Amino acid sequence: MTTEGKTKAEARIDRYDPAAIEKKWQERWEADALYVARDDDPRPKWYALTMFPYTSGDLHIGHWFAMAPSDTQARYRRMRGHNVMFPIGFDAFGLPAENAAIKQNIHPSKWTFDNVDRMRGQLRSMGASFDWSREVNTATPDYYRWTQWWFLQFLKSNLAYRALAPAWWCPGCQTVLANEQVVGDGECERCGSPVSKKDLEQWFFRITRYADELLDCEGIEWPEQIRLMQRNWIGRSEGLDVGFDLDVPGVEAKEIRVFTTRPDTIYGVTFMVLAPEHPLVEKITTPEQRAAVDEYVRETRRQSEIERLSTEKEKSGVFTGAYVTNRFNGERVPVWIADYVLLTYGTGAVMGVPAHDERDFAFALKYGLPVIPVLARADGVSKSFSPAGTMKDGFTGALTEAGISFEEANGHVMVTLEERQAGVYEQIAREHLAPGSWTEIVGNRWRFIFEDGALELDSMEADRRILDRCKALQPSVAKARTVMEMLNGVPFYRDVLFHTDYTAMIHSRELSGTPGGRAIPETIAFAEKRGWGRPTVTYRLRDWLISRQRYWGAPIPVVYCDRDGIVPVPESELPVLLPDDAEFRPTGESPLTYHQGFLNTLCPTCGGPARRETDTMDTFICSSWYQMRYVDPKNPERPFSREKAEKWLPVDQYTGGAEHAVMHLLYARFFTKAARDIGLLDHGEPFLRLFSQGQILGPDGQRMSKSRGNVIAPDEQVQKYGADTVRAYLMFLGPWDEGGPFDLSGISGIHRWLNRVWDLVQEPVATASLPHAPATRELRHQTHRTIRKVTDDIERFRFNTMLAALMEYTNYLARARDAGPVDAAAWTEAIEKLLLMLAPTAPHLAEEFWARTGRPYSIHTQTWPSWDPALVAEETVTLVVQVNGKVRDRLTVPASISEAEAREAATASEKVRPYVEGKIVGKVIYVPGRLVSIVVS
RNA sequence: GCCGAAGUGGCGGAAUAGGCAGACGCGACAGUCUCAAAAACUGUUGGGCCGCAAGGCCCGUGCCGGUUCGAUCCCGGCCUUCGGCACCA
Repeated sequence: MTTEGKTKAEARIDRYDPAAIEKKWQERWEADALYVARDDDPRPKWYALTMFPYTSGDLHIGHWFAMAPSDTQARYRRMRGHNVMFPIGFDAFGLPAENAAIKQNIHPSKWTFDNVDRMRGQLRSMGASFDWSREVNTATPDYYRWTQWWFLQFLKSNLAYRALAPAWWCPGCQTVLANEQVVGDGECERCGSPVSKKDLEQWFFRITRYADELLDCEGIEWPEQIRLMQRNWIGRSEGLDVGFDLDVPGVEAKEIRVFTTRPDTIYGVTFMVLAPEHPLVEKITTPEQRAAVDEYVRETRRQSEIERLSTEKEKSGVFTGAYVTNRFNGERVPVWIADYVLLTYGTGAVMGVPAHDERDFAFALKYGLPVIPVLARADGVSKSFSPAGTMKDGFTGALTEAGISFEEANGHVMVTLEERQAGVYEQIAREHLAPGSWTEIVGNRWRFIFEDGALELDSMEADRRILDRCKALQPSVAKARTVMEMLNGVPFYRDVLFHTDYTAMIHSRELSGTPGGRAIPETIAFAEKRGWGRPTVTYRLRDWLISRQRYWGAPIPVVYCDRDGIVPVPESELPVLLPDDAEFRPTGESPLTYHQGFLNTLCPTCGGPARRETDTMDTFICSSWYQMRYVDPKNPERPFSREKAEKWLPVDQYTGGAEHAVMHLLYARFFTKAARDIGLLDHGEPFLRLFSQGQILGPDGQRMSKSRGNVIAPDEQVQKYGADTVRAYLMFLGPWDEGGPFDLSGISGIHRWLNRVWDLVQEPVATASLPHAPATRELRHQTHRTIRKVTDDIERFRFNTMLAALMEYTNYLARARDAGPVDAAAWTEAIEKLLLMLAPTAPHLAEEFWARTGRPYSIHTQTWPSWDPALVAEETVTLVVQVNGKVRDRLTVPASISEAEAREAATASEKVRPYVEGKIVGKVIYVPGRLVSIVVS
């Protein structure tokens, strides 16, 4: 053994030296333009795309984690006979460049392009099959000229418009802040001042025009959870848009419109809530309420939306002093403002129906607003609680006689009623009421039973009447502001006071009795017939605010002229260049607003003096169409030629981080649909297949970022182990869609494995001609089953199990070699298939061996291996025998075993017998080729 | 908080049309080689118990409950972690 080991070591041609072979092959591939996708290649096209990196500085391990598997897939597609285009570029505009500019006193352009130079080198070291001839960079005038061109097309198509929108404003720095720059409890990250939202005129893209189409993911193969996230993001709801009469002297508006998905509850409206920023708030607020309202609006402007919408936070609001009238029942209800209502959703106003909405219920209890139930309970249950002394003697006896069950504790009587018992109960209760007391039935019915009759809680007026009478009778409820507040003090009632079920309407005038299934459509029809409202679809999705008060972005190509207003810059004058000499004030205010040469221009229409728009575009716009530019990256006339777009688009396989599941992917889909409607494309979806990989985190389990100081760079590992090892290790870590904390400790395992492959391929092997030996059949079986497994896994992006299968295969080959002479032909096949299967993952190593074993350059232009099903088939299977679900034996049986034989073999098992003997055998379950399960008792 | 995911040995993970839990790798331990170390190679490695041994038994996939002959997988309820929440990209 010892001497043999030495012989092997000596026989080794040389050691695995990744640094040497990787550089050599990268240069060769580059020189041969091996990965340049040709437009005239007759093979079927395959457009593989990995999300282009943001130019943040150094490439970190997360970039490799995203790109290496994408490259493996692209290489696999190439070997499957496709003309693969796998382009790369840089997402180069954005906030960090400006932060660097201020902090390090370096121009954003220099910072960005220096980063690009470094990243390009790091990307090349990966040995990915990128087509560098198509590189794009969104911050170059060649590119952003077309980003501006898109803006002009959107403007022409009425997909771009201007409106007021809030932005974070730091009063200390006198500047707009990004969400990211607001830290702690709403403070400016730079100066610490408390910040608040300020309204600015800004540009929007009308993405909501495509809301319904974006909901439809027909024809694209995307993961279900991504589609679901997009669906929830768009948030389509059907409902009623309905007016409430407003009559405030001096206010022009005569109604306030609300959107509701629950029109069936409209008779239960007891208040209305406006978003604090609703334009009517200012107008309808009464002088007495002015101060409180103003203060509340100010406070709301300091909050983020996440804070505002938190359902955990206690609801708050302020009364405006104004009232509106519900057209359905004439009820006059107060108008409040509350931060949980957003101006951007629906009409920015909601009707408060506390009896059938949890949030409204809490709001009503807090502020003493009445609660009027207008829907029956699904279970028909009502409750009645009669405190000790409320009822005369004989009450419980009468209940028993009537067959009504009850509980009694300390003299209190608690009754839970089915619907059919309610009438009888009311009769009994009334007859037994002690002088000066009352009782009530609540839940499905809402009856307040007094000595002289019963009152129904069916209106705000009834709420007051009932409450007044109760207070007169019982001083302990004097503090209650509403009937519901009084009832809420009885723990026995807690579970029947409100519900959100879709049930029959009550207390709803002519609509009372409408069953749950028809309540919503009938209420809508009722409103529509009278001209009070109309059926409406509302989306959570909002139009895309694209204005950024920043320097490092594509300038929005419009000018403002005193005579002609908003004038688009003519296409022939694009690009509107960013001035190189902009001054970066430490305040961070957009330098464009100070740059006279940029700011002052002439109106394209009248030639008179005009001002340029100084806002730039959201960088998500740059990344919404880059996949189109790759097909024709150098076109000086158009963003891309029609011919090339039709040749290459849409992207066949897109891969990228799960953090982009909603926004980027939704914006890109919107762009493609708009491009189609403008007449630039024939298709409406940019990415046919999507795979969303997980995010690689720092060793501490947090997102890698420079500020956290947990960034792991791949360079050192690449130097130590080579790119092939780093690539394979990242793919071996776990399922690609999961991500997780990054830990380097296992990388040596991959390196050891590649070293074993190195030895396996190069060391001499004792061969013979043994075509019929069982070992030869086994060798070929292993080869072919591995091909099938690796092919399946690579198709499904299961790279971790693909690598495990390859490791098992190499372990097997080493054992087969050591076991004695192997069949020459089968061994040659094994090594050849092994190299082909390794090529997409370890491209340099595979290429090196392909050459060393005298095979023709390049392995990356070879055909992916196929498997022979006859060789894959197993000859024997393990049959599991269970007794009462516990494994008692495992039998090796021929794969062709019949059911009868399997049952026979199972019952005959020595190990099974003790568990079956003396017991009654019930059913015996047989799963073909897998198990026999015997049930005994 | 809301939306989407994930919780399995010391660690990364494998196994889901409901059917052998822990593939593959790391680490650890033991050994070979070496003056020694590194590297490399070989073996063992979920926990507990019985047995000299061959071997056998019980428990075990975040927590609680359910369905089933059988649950990591399906259902109900929790807990924790991660991603997104519209100006980070």
